[in-house]
Amino acid sequence: MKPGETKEIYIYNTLSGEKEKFEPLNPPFVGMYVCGPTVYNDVHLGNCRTFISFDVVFRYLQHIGYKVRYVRNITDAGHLENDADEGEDKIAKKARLEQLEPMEVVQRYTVGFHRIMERFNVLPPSIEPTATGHIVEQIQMIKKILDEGLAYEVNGSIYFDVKKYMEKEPYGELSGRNVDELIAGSRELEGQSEKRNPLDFALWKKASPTHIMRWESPWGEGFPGWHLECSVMSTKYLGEVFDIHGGGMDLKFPHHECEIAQCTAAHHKKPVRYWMHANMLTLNGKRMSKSTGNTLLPQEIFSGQNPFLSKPYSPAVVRFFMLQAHYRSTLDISDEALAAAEKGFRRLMDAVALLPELKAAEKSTFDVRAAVQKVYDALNDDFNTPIAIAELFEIVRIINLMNTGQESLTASDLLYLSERVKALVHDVLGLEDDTRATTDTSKLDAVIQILIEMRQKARADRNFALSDQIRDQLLKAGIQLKDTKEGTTYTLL
RNA sequence: GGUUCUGUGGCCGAGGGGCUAGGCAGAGGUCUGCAAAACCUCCUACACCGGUUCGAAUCCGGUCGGAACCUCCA
Repeated sequence: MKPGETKEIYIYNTLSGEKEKFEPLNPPFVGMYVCGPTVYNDVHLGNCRTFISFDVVFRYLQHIGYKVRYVRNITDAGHLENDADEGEDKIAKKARLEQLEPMEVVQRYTVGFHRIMERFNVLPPSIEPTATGHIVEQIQMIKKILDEGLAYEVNGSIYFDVKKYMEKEPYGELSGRNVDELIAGSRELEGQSEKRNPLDFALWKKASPTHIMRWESPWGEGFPGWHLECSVMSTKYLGEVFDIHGGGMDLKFPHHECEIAQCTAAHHKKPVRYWMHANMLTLNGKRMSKSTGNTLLPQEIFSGQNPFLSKPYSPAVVRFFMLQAHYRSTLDISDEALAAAEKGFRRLMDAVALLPELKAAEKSTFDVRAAVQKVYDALNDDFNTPIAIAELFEIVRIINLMNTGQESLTASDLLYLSERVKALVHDVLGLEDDTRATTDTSKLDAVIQILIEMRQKARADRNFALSDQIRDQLLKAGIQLKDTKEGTTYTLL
């Protein structure tokens, strides 16, 4: 990569509430951790948006020359049913309901998750660790926090002592919470809780006799708490301090706040330099919720099998649609919005496909470098994909004008434009045209050429009934003819 | 109820004190035998009510929607 186009990157850091210049701890290396899915259910479309957003971050950082280690975990244990930490392990519950082994549930939904990610063209992370694979490390971290005197044991469970922690460190910085207000706002748990303080959270939970997922620990059989795995796995693979931590907005509090507390308690260092949070996805202006039926699964979009959709939309179209909004804004998905995105996506893809067809000229009639630079400027500004795409559409217009001979480029400018546009569209935005037939079309091509020639002859003979019949019937078969000055071309719809 | 964010043209969305993206849809035009595609032109908006300012969609306050989290509940 020759990042001549790139200057500095600015990232909105949730911690400061401002865009900050990105300076990795150990350039050219970048450590990035993103909270992955809990695999007790199908991936939620909102999760997909988060992972697509961070996929672009991952891709762009690599594109401009960083060596990124991207860690995204799989939560396959430990998430409890409610924040009172009194609930049943979600995975264990699902297993009981479906009469499956917990790991069977985990396996099923992990595979499903990977399949969906692949369809969205989300790159696999560098490391995808699981919570159950790091029980030993989690126990070690709990010991450390106990040694620091910042956790306490009650009946075989360990809780983090937020009040004690706050004597030395702030808690609530990331989410902007005022702890006194939180305490005032939280209801006493009527003596049900083992916690000394409602804000305390579990590091380790004693397993009830019926609890299936359980591990040996110094405090008896149990399972790790809600927030611990991310602290443990980010530390193990990225170090005690690393560059970027991402996740959905909904994880800001308490999950990420707890992560900071755990790491700081154990290592005396703030773990993360840049916190990034992706915003939520709404459906038809309302939050998605199973209970109200306002939901949409990825596979339902791909198949069109959902009452909110008039037709199926390809994964690339959905990805493109999501990238047309900034990751920090809420995004509303609807059939109408997807249909509009699909048209725009095709326009972009058609222009990219046109690039190899363009002919170089004596001189350039516009500034390619400036046009490309604008795309980079947008991405450098907190990964602003909607502006990047808007600038790409300016380039699309120019490509189309070149195609009709109204603009021209020298061979070197054309090569530059071609390389950059392809890199930005395919490598950075991760957009591949999956809306057209991609199988081998060489034979089909020959057949269509015959039909095009026959139609040309009919047109020359002014037999328009025949020429239109050929065109219209091809269109019905999903083949669209386009008459240009240079001759007739076609696209497979 | 509390904390935080948010409300942009027919739709989706950037931007964020004066220069006012982009996509889709719509209208007109060029091209075409007619279409399609492409290109050109047009439609020029910032929830509401006050305030600050020479000037506000952009800042401040209030009202009303929406969202996230806390709480509650499953």
